[in-house]
Amino acid sequence: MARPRSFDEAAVLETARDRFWATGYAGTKVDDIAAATGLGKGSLYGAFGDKHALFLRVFDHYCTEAAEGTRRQLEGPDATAYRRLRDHVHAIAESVVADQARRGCLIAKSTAECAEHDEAVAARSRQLFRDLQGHLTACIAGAQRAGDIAADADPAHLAGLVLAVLRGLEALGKGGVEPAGIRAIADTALAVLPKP
Amino acid sequence: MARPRSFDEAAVLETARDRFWATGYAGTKVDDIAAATGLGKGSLYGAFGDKHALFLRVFDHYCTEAAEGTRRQLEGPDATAYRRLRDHVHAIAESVVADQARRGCLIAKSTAECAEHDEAVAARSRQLFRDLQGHLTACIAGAQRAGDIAADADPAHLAGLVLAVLRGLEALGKGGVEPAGIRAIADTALAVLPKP
DNA sequence: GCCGTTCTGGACGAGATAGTCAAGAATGGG
DNA sequence: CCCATTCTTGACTATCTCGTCCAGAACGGC
Repeated sequence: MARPRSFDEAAVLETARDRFWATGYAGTKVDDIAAATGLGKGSLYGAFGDKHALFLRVFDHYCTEAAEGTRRQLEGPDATAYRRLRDHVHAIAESVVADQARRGCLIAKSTAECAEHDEAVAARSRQLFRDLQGHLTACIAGAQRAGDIAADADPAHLAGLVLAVLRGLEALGKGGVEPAGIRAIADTALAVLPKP
Repeated sequence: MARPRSFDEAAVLETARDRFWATGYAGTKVDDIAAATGLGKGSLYGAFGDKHALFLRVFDHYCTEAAEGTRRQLEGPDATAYRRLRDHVHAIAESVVADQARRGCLIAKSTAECAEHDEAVAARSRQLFRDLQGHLTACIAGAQRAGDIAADADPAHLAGLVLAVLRGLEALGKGGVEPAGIRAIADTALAVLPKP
């Protein structure tokens, strides 16, 4: 009936994400994205609207995946909750260390650049942080029930602390702190969590 | 002998800093800075070189002031070291909370946007983080000697942890976490530091 | 005063940049 | 096989943006 799309929307969004990730919102030209995806600008505008709408689409999807990935890593039975928490912290630290190109985290980059002026970005990141802290809180509460973390500590407070450390690791990694420093911080954060 | 400058260089740098702070490197137009400072572009280029040189000048100065301010807050006799550390952490948390406009920290914004592609920015931020951790380490070591923090903990590791939390507070504040959440994280971080 | 020197203000040019548009291409139904 | 419909391509416009340049202004030494 009508001419079908010749591109895979998900692949295009991924490529666009990489461009925004590499050069930020203001620094990324629509022509860059067109060139990287191989699409003409007409197709891009037709399928996603303008630059801002495309960015929000990319950002929202990235946030959703980040929350989902964290949930999967942290969810599970109480008996292994502490182990999951520890593995998650180490996984973040290793991902920071492994990021040779220092591209950092798209969320950190986008909120730093846009949250102040772009309410849509601010709202999405707020929601994400709520979700992340929620997953951490649930996992920590599980570890408390299993007797791996002191039961008298407020799990939400500990979760906030862990979240701040994880975000801090990202920031320090971007700032050039060496692998040993990053790993030491992750280990120290786990070590100071109150034991029963 | 020659016509003197009609502007105050420090004031112009401050105004330029505010522009970069508000809209980032790529998002700030040289014409914006010219308009904000009241200078013609000829004067700007004559005095500071191009946009990138001006940005580095601003960024370097901001980093220097940040390190200097931290040093002043943390330096002092062992007897009050823990109190200084506590006050510093609270001061950062309060500054994040007080930042209604959510402009965040210029260092976080600049490293997020530029460190990946701009070696000068990366190098300056690396140095800054080294300095900050150094000041924190010295203060924590003092608190250990005074018996306010467990002596068997590695002060550099604890300093790394505190630095990560402080950077994380910035990131979370930018991301819209509410004042109560920010303050709770600061308090929790202080609470988990090992007591003798 | 006059002059050489540096600073100022803004016009200017080359190239970039977001978004539009029209001509043509691909598709399935009739 | 033709048509209506949607998609594609890339030329095009209007506006920005960086950086340069130059005519004139402000200064102190002479």
